[in-house]
Amino acid sequence: MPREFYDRPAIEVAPELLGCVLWHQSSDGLVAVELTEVEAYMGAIDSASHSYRGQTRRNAVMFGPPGHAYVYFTYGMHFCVNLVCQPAGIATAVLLRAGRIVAGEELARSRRPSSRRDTDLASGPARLCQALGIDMAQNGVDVCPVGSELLVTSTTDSYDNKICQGPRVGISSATDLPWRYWIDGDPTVSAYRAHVPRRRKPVTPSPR
DNA sequence: ATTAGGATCTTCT
DNA sequence: GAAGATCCTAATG
Repeated sequence: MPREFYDRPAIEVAPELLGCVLWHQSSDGLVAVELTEVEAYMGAIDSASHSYRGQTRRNAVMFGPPGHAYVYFTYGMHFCVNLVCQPAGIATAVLLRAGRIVAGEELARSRRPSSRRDTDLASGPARLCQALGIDMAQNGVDVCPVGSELLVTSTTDSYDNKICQGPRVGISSATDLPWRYWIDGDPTVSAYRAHVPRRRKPVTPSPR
């Protein structure tokens, strides 16, 4: 991750990450995406952040130094990846929500057989991890050094004119904060969905 | 095109 | 014990 992003709040870093490239070199091969959609999570001042209620085993990486990947497992089957922004103890991070494949498209497709179109390969935080082969093995990886299996590089493209912002997806609190950023009109940006609490399985009425 | 439900398990209350 | 920074499929308009 480019040095100019270090030690700055996630809401500043997030829009600047658009257009940057995330690379993952695994034993299967290399896949890379250009980031098209991200969300900032602001730690102690953000009730939607995993770090809002303090450090736990799951979010420990968020409380560590910037430039490291915070990966979490959710819904019993999916992984999502964040980039830690601020110094140890200030747990803000950027969730990587979508990207456009720029390398290893064939491998990405083989990892995502259910994907119908090329633009769906990494259009969503869990899809992005699937396409790149990211799982808990990458939790805590430093994404700065050249040669790291997980790497973020800056871009020469300027999207300054095309950056939009709005509410974040899938959260149930702090829904008014416009901390989701995306590239206007990009087909790989995931569809916005407001949070819908999962309905409990109906309890069968006891016989009487 | 849109919606509803299921999958599946870790995490925190 | 309940909800979750999600995705997929099947059913319906």
